Amino acid sequence: MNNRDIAAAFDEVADLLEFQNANPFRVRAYRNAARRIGDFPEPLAAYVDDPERNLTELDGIGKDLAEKIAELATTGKLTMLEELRAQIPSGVMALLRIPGLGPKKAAALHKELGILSLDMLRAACQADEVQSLKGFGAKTQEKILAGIDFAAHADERMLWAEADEIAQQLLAHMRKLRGVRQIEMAGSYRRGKETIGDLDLLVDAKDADAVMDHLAKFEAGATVIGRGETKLSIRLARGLQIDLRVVAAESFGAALQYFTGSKDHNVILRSMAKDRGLKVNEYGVFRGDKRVAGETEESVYASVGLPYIAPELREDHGEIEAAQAGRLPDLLELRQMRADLHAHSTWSDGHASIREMAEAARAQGLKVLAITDHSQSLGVARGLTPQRLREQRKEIQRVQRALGDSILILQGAEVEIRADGQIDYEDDVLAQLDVVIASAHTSLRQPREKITARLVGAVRHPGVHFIGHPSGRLIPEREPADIDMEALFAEAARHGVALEIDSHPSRLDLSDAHARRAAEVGCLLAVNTDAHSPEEFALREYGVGVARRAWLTPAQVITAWPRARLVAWLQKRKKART
DNA sequence: GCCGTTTTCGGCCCGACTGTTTTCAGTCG
Repeated sequence: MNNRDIAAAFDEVADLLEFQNANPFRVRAYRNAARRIGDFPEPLAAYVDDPERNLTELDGIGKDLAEKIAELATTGKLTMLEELRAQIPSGVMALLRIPGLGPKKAAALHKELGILSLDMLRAACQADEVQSLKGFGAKTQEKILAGIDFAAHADERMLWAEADEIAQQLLAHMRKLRGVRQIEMAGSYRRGKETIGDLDLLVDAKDADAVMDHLAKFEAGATVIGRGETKLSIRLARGLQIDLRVVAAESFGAALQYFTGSKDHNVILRSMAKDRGLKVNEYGVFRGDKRVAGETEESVYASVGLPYIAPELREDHGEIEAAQAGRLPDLLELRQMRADLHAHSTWSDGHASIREMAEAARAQGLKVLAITDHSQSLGVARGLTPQRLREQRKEIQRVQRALGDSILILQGAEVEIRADGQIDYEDDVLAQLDVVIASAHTSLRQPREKITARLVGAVRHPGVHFIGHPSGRLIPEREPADIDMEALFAEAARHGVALEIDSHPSRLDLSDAHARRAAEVGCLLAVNTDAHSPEEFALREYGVGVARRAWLTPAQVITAWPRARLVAWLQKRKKART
């Protein structure tokens, strides 16, 4: 049983306990543990087997949870979870997805009316049975009925890039209003998470009503979910919820810190403040009734003795400890990116010529571009034969002469790691290339051992520079291939082969957790776009976001290296090949 | 269920909003 399975089991325990109205702190202990386990870089099963180590060394894992982890890791089952499942029908848990229905109300519906599913609940609402329950009324029944269809897809999250599009429109809309002094997006969007559940918007303005009225006009099909004196929630027609808070200037930093989260990060921050006799809320930092900080986020962190912590790090993944120790990483920034080593042209499945791609890359401020079209066996992408590869080289040289020294254009290839593990070009063909990406696009459903062996074999192949989309998830709806990432990282670190962070936001390829782990064991990383058109170079922003969440510094990301250093690195690996 | 120079019990972040209440519980973030 892997970490993800163990985490899922604990999350389910938390859901079920919550439903049973258990001690909320006990529920939180399970949730905390689930999150920690899910993020934990090493397989916990190995921890269980190691007599030298004890699971209780991990933060938030005590005697009880350690035993349950051991049970899951060794037997694949958890007795407690099975008992809980037996007590609560699974359909009842679906009720919790209805907005406004929490464990208490869901339990009442189950207990008083025998509701076992969303369908039964719909019928009960239509028969006016719900509004007669104690604690329920006509309005609640109405809201439940409206929320049932929504519940079916309530846990769907939007990709960051899709949310970004809406966020930019939203900011533009709000900035048109006079009297808006400061405006920022907060929440998971600001933290740059892979997926976004809703958008949080923070505005500094005097007239809160005017701001709320203006947001309500953002989209014709939007519905108002709730409105108070300083807070408005709306839901767009396409399902996305937007939460607005209006605050005063002296509270803006505190509110921004608070609404950026994450929740777990804030819980720690607030408890640290409490230890110092301070209270932190969205209005500021207070000692007694006296406000001591809050205008800026920096002032909030400073009040508890911490340096500013970048939003991407605020996940309770050790950033507080690192900040205390003065060891926060010097995070990669978009403006530091100098190269893109993975781009396609019309020579294979790209949509633009080499010259168009090079000019677009240059316009984005890049100093190095590698044209890496597909290799011969990938017929669907019109992969290049060695002969066409030679012709392409001449074309690249022509474009290079035309563009001069402003950008260095390298010839590379995205070479297929075939189903049998063979690399798709002979060594003498590889030797002609400046950059070699090895990627697997086919037979991604192979058994774990086999597909891992393919990738590890590519890492060992002399002269491969990096592995393209290493987790094997090319299509967002698909699960990533079942790859032993630990083994892949270890081998990549040993051979000095880099791993690619694909900036294409629809791919969710190398997760931030994986990227961080890879860097921890000494792998180099490359933030690339895999651009098929000039516009896609702009997607680097997303890849840089992944790198930031992975705590990566410019030194660990080869595409942020100065041109001379990058070229030297590429040549060194090329030499290793011959 | 975890944690501890406030350590074996009693804490565990904090506030807005809603709907159903007659002063507050439940939900949400």
